[in-house]
This record gives sequence, C-alpha cells and structure tokens, in this order.
Amino acid sequence: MVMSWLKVSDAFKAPVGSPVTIKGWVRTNRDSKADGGLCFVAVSDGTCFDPIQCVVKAAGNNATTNFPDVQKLTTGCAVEVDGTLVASQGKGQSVEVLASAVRILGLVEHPDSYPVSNKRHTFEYLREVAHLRVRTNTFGAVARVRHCLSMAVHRFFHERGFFYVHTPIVTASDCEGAGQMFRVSTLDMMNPPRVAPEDAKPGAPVDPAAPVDFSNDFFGKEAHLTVSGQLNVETYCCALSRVYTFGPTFRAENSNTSRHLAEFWMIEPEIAFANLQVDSELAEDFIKYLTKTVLDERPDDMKFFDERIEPGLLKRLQHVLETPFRRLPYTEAIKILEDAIKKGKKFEYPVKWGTDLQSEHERFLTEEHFKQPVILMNYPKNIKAFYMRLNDPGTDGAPGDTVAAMDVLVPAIGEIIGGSQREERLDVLDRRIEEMRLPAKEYWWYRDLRRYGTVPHAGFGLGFERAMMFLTGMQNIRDVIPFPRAPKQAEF
RNA sequence: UCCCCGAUAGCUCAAUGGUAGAGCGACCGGCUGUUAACCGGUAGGUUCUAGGUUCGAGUCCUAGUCGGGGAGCCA
Repeated sequence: MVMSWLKVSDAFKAPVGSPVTIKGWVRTNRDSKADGGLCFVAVSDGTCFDPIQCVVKAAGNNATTNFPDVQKLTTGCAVEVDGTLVASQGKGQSVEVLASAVRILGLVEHPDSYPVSNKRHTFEYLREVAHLRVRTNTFGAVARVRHCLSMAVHRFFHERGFFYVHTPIVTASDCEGAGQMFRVSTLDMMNPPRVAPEDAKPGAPVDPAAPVDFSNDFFGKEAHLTVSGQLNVETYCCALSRVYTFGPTFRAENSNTSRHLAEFWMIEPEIAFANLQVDSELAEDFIKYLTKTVLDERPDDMKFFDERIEPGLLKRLQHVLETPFRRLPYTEAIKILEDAIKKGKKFEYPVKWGTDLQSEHERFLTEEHFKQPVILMNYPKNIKAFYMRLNDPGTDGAPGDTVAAMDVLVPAIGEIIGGSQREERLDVLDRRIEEMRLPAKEYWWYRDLRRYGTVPHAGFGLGFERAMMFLTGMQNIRDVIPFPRAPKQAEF
C-alpha cells in the first residue's frame, strides 16, 4: 500500500524542510491579523497524542487561495493540508506545517451543537457520544494504549512459545459455572416449541407450561455466549503444552459497577506440566511485561494519563516494575486482617477463615498493608470452582481443605487476575463435581483429559479492561473499551 | 439486585414555592505568531417523563426512566 500523505506521528519525525501532506480532523483553530492574516489550525489524525499545527497564510509567498474558508474551520472539520515542515516560531511545538494549500474534506454542519466541541467534557457525557468521543485527547490515548496492549499480549505469549487458540464464542455446554449467561437461540421467543408428553397424540394442543424443546433449536440443544474459554483451552493445553486464548467474554450478570461489563475481553493462558507457583510467576511476568511495553511504546499517551487522569501514575507503574509481587497464602491473609482488626481497623464485613474476602479486605491488603500488587494463594475449597486442584491437608497450616487457586490483587482495582492449578486427578475431580451437584454427564470431554494422559496444568484469566484501568488510571471500565456493553447499555 | 445521590441552554452548573441565570462552546466584531488566549456583543430553554398538591411548581409529593458513587457477583 502506498499512501501519498504522511501520518502526523511521522510528520513530527520528518526533517525540517520536508514537503508534507497531512490529513486529519481539526482540533482547534485560531486566527490572527498579523503578517496580513494567518490561521493556526491544529490537525489530528489520531496517530499520536499531539495534533500538528498548520500555519495558513492569507498573504505573501505562502498565501492560500481559500483563506476565508480556512478561517471558518471549526473543531471536527476534516482537512487535507499540503505544505512544508518548518521549525515553529511560536512556543508549544517544535515543528509545524507551513501550509501551501488546504483542502476542506468535510465540514461540521452545526458547530454550535457539535457534541465534542473544544472544551472540557465529563466522561459520563462522552459515553453518550461514544462514536465521537475517540476524537478527544483522553479517548484517543485510551484507543492507542488499548491497541498497544493487545499487540503486547500476543507478543508476550508468542515469544514464550505459547500458541494462540481461538476458543468458541458460542458454547452449547451449560457447565462453565461462571455466572449468568446470554442465551443464543433461533427459536421463536413468542411461541417456542414445547416438549410434548410421551403419550401425546399427534396434533394435541401444546402445553404452554411444558419445558421449551431445545432439540429444535439451531444447535439442537441450549446454547449460550461463552463466559470463559478456559475449559476449551485446557484441551489444547493438553496437546500443545503452552496455549492462550484472548477473546470476548460475556456475563449476563446485573452488575452496575465501574469494574464490570457484560461484554469484556479476557486473556487466558494455560500451561501443561505446571503448578500454581509457575502459574503465579507467569502472571507476574505478564503484568510487568504489559506495564513495560506501554511505558516504552506510548510515552506520549502515558504522560497525558499521568498529568490529567491519575497524578503519580508513572511513578506507581515504575514501582510495579521494580518490586517483586508479594505472595501470600489466604490463611496468612486472614491472620493479617484479624491482626488489623485487633489494632482497631474497622471492616463492614467480618473476617473469618473459610469465607471469601470482601472488596474492602482485598483493598486493605493491596492498598494499605502491602501497598503493591499481592498474589493470594491457596483458598478454601468451598469458595472456589470445581476444577481447582485440591491441596494436601494442612497446606499453609490451614484449618480446612484448600485448593491451589490464586488471585492477583492490585491497588484501586482489586482482583485483576484469577487463576489456579487444575485438578488433574480424575477421582478427585469426580468427587468435586459430585459434591457441587454439577451435571457430570456434561463434563464428559473435560473428564476425558484426565482419562487419557493426564498431566498437572495451570492457568489464569486476566480481565483485559481491568488491565487497561490499572495501566492508564482510568476509573470507569466503560471508558477503556470502545463501545461498552452493560445493563441497559448497548447503544452504538 | 440493594443503599445513597443526581437530571435546568450544545456542555458544566446556579436559581427562599412567585419574571429562567452564569461560565465554557457557537456566532459577530476587536486585539494578538496564536496555542486552557484575551476584550466587547448576539443567539440559544416543553427545567428527564407521567401524574398529584398549590392562587402559583425548576423548586414540594408519588411512580417511572436514565446517569453517578458504594455493595454483591466477578475478570
């Protein structure tokens, strides 16, 4: 592909004196009567944080023929500018484009009501104009960082010999057990087929109270959008050794928080022949790799986040890079929390071995007590999923059964990674399925992995948007994904 | 889903139950190698929706819708 114009990001790197053509959208336009009339048109094409300033003259050698039209350009107009890259006479930019011609590609038809006019806007408002918010400093930066991180995810795993597995979006097994699911169906919702009693005569009236007959549905059984690629990716792990999946994930939970989406992206690596310790090391390396990459590759955007979104962000991330994550058994964490209570710390919810930690407890550990990312390990069996590997009795001096699970907690966001070593022993797995009253039949292929050459293996899930929040300082998850899907929110 | 708070100009917000206001943005003009520009002026309103109380409701009451913060569920 040959393009005759220059990206703004490249224009900034071109030698002074270069002839350039740039194309983009007007960010700001100021004019002046000096030098017989000139306009300063800042143009952004989204390729980097800064727009480039184009100086357009009404008189002299570089006079443009349509100067009065250029004067009228407002924020959002699309333009194409020919000119020369010159050292800037003004402060605030090192180089600028001295324009020889400005072609107006698209005007803003009602500048008085342009939704992203040149002024401060709240994130709540910008969410209502998600199709235009990416033209702002913040959302442009978010979009570039998001891309940078997506690439880094693949590079991290590729460099370590992991294979990228496309796990299915639609799942016909109702056994993933990670929350409410969205149904996928082609049945007539108003009049679905019903299961007829065995002794029903042909043509008998349908019983509207009878269960829906999904054998007539598209997949011949109930189907849903996936809540996790883990079970599928485990199968590839048990053949390719190191694999990961990175795709959209769906939860139909009625969650109304700044940390939850109905549609989000999740990264799930799975490693064969590995235990929880190896799993946690991978998780730590991964988070540090993402952190380093975004600092190295998007310094312009990260500087903006540090200045305008979360003062101190860069310092915080530097600290993350330099400090080993704190590893801590759940049982130990309970002791720390109990000690804190003895010393006068007040929690809304009680702390008790065997119960799940509340948000406030996790935040205390990562934000107040350790002030750094913390990996909690070996949780009580009863609060974790069936597929997590049962530890030997007495692990960490725990008073009850634990499983080889881990949560990576980070300040401000809380849980960013959840993972575990998987139960590779068929008899133990079967006992767990039975204890939790899960439909054993549905797990036939998952159980097969334990019947045919079972191996220890482990993996985790990283919420991509939560990583975005952690690395940009953005406080609402709906602002780190282009078009957020949440309860009552699916516009665009 | 639960608790708390909110909805007024394009945006951010004011307005004791008694004439609907400012800043920014937009538009017009002035000044200026400008850059969160500055100075002067103009336009811009079914006060979220539906009921109710009242001589009179942006303001009080009820219900709903949407948004925010916190909690739960989790990534």
